[in-house]
Amino acid sequence: MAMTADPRSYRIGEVAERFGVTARTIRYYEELGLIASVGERRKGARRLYDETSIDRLQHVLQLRDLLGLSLDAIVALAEAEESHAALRETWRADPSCSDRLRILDEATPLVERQLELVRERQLILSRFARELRDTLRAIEERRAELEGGPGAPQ
Amino acid sequence: MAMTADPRSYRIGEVAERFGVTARTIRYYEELGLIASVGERRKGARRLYDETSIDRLQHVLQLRDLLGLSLDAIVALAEAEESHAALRETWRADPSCSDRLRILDEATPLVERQLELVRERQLILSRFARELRDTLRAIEERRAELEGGPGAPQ
DNA sequence: TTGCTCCTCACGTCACGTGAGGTGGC
DNA sequence: TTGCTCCTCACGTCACGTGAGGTGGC
Repeated sequence: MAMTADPRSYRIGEVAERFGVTARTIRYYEELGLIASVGERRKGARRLYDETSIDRLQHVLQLRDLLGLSLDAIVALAEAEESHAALRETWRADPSCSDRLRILDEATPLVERQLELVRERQLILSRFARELRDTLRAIEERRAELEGGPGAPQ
Repeated sequence: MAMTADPRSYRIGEVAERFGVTARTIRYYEELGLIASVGERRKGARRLYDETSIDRLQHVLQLRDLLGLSLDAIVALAEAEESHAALRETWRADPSCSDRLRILDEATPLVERQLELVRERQLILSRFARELRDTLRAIEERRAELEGGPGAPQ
């Protein structure tokens, strides 16, 4: 059973800096139940994060920034994944084949939906890029007109 | 002098619906000086928008949604464009050729900067898309393993 | 011991959402 | 005249920002 995960854990400040957010943001997401620090934590004790919890934060930030989802929508998505996680627990207890397939079947449409949203965004972005290039081209043409003849048409 | 612009004007509700925002949003942007309704308006009178002001709103929304700029940043960008607009006024009064070139020279880097931000976003989005496709592929592989042999490795 | 980062309230802010109460054009 | 959309306050909310005051590990 090869453990490939990095055993190092990180403090909230390190994680915040890594993703360009503040510690407040990370604590707020924990408050919403979106992410969790690793292990139990006594009141006042420091939060520690491993690669798994960091990956989770990164995904939340991607959904927020790249897809423009509200935290509410991300929570809803996470709850769908939570039933997935719950199933994964029963999987560990009793790894029967049909349950495993069910888990995979439930995970697939969630990821596919996200991919769909990404493609939509990509389309809109490329239209925006085209608009900006058109604007630049129009400016270029005007410049050429002006340099060609001072009395060029308005 | 051919007027190609659509002479029709639109009420705030029509504009809001067209872009999927609320009238409140449009009024808020006016409050910030980001957009303006056409002509003078007595207190309590209705706002009217033409294609030019609508284009401006659309651009603000693109900067907000597609590039994730804060309204503060958009205001700053607009102020840079404002000096551009001020120059355009002097252009109308005295369309000397050097001024025209100056106006075009100042507009270019602003648009180029926006295009740069769009390209950056496109890169990040395609990385995100690749991640999601990798996730889907991993799920597919697990499914194949499970369907191949029930006692497949964890 | 001294900084440093962290902690928990708790109030402030940005970008609007959401009524309350009223006016105006087809 | 009756709806309808619009108007102006003005307070609420979401997603954090920003101190205040304090604790804990290298």
